Amino acid sequence: MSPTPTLLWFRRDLRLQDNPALQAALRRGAPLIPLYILDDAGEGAWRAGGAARWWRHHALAALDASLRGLGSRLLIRRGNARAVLRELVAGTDAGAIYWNRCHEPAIEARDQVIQTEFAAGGLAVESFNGSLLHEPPAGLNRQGRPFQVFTPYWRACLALPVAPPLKFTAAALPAPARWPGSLALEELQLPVRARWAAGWTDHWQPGEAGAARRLARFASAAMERYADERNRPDLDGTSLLSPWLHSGELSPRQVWAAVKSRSKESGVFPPSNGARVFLAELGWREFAHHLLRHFPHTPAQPLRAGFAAFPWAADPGGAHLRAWQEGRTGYPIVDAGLRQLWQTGWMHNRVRMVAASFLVKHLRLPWTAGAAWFWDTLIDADLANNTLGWQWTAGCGADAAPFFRVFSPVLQGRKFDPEGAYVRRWVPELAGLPAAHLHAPWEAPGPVLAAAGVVLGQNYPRPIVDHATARLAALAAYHQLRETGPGALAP
DNA sequence: TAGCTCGTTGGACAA
DNA sequence: TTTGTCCAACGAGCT
Repeated sequence: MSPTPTLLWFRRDLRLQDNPALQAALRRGAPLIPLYILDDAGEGAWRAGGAARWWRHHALAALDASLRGLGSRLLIRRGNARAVLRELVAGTDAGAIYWNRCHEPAIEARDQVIQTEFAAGGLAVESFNGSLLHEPPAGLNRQGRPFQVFTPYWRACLALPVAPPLKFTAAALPAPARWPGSLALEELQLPVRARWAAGWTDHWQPGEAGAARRLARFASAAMERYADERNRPDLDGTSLLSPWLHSGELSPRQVWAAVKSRSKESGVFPPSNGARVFLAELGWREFAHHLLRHFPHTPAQPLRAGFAAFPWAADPGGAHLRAWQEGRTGYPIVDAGLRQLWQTGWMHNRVRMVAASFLVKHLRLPWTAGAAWFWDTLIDADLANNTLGWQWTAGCGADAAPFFRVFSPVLQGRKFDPEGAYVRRWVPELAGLPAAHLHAPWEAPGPVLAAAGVVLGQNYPRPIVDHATARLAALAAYHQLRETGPGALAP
């Protein structure tokens, strides 16, 4: 009797290389049914945002193409995952369900129920770690409690071995005698608003092959300069790997191995300071997932509970929020960032911090409003990273920035976009201004503005808030919060 | 255990 | 122009 088929449930692991669930399924030696289920309700309040859905669509298409090259295909379904699996198990007589774990609270809870139900029904139900270097319980301190400060957390992680990626070399995948019915990918209607995403394919190549190309390119060149150039939005200094890492066309173990392979000649690991700093960024990704796992309420609530009482500013009609979203704040580096986000689905990390700080501290709008916008517009939107980043900026999270640290958009612009190339690219109406005035056009002499064709208030806005005034108001608000009671800011 | 040090990413202001 | 100092306070983590 031939073994009953294996359902291989793809989720945030849309790849063939370094895929533990796939390897386990191959070892089982039964016909393989690769499956993707769009289960929006199962993702709770955090179903994938618009830009991330666009990416997901193209990543699924790439995965399906790879599978077809191996004599297989990707089965596509939509709806409640449990119900879909029940139906498929009944219809295919499947004897096993394998998947790689996700670490978002709603998904973990859903998967736990599924695991219990199908295991009780006699199926082999197994899940694997495919998305983190170190899954929990790694990340506990000596008291057995989760680290809440990055440096000791990462130091503890660095003492642990990292498994090498699993090589996929099969020439074909065992197919079932009869394929169950599948939706066409288009029927999932993942890429919303085609006009919005019109230019994204110029910037991105979703899919495993695009990920491998980008990783190879980064590791061979920019990584050495990463420590310095990662902060420069005008240069190609970051890895740009986040969207592939999020949907799992690339695994952190593959990234780790790529860095390690650069150490072969020198024998030193990490091979350079740039590589060390880059790996620490991978560490922040791990830390974010670690925190989300231990503090599952943090996507909506501050880790430091006292911050729930923060005196946010009123925003009648949502005018300030909208100006921020649309890149019309009058601060060029902030506007450039938000326009880059809208036009490409991505924003440089340094500019993310400046833009986020501006929303929370200059406009004093809730960090959750900014997190919601990023969630919908970032192709790399990741619940753990987004939550950590915004809470860090707002000062209400783990290892957060001190409250008095208010980024000056002008100084940040001058420091990290010194020639103004980044602002000129994304805020073309200011392109004619000399670098000396580019980051503070309201301070430019009239003739300079006129020569550049800039008419403040007409073709580029005046600052919607004054930096010095807004900074003092933010500091006052934090002081007010502190006076609401002792320990108000404690976790 | 008690005390000590430190905390990814900064900026304003005075001298 | 550059440099030093201050901006809070507290809990986590370490020794």
